[in-house]
Amino acid sequence: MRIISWNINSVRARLPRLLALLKRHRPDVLCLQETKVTNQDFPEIQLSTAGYYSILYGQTSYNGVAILIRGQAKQHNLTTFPKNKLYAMTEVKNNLKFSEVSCGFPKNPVPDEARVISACVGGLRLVNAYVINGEDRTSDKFLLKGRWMEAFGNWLQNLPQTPPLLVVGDFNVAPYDCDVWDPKGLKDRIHCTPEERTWLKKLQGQRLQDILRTKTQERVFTWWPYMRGGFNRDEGLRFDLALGDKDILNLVNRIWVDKEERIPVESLEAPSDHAPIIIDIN
DNA sequence: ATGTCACTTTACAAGTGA
Repeated sequence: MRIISWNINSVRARLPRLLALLKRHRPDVLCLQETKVTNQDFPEIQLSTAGYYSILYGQTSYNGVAILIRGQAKQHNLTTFPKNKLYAMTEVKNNLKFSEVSCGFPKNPVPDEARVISACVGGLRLVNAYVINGEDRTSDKFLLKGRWMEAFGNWLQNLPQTPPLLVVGDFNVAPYDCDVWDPKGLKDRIHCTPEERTWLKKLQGQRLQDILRTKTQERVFTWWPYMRGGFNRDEGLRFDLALGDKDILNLVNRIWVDKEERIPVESLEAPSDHAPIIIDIN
């Protein structure tokens, strides 16, 4: 089973790139962050035509997360899942079944922001998250990021042990110095501070492992700023992560970053500032 | 700090968030 996580930075601005990505990798499941669109305006029809069913938790302008599942729903109408409602097993033609869809999590300090969607699929409980950015250390948003991660982590820790848990998404925290192009220069900057790394460790608790770092100690980035020619200079960070229960680690064949997606191409619209992470699981 | 991008608004530029 192939799972991809990608901060698309607007699904409407990048639909041709999304469709090309689906064709290139044929994932079973694709988790999107920063779709920046309401459920109503999500390009559900085009994705259904491409062979994917959309589970949506959107909002206008900011945030917005989605899980796309290979296969097609029996009924082809605009499907929106209200917050915090659990769904029974849903039939998806041809392929994967999913269940227990939920949007948000309990005790979220900003419950109106669409940042977390989850579903059980392919023998896993898959959680797709877009963590608060936090702006910088002096910002109120920085403290909110800490509180949000604490509440999110408490929810994750208390989820059932089965099926095994896989949490993917944009965590907006680079866990280690080898995830930062200039660890000395950026040590007090957003994404890289010791506070954020502590919050992430706490969120992971005893159960969630940083899957890529169990496989390699190489420098790997998933995000490069649009500014200053960040991508061409390879001045990036790794803060798009896949965190998994220990039972999952042995089942992961490969985890890598599709850096190609970050390259500007004449025939396509501008890339997202994030590259997708791809996880192949037995 | 800022060599960019996408979104919104009573919209044709400027503010916001990343």
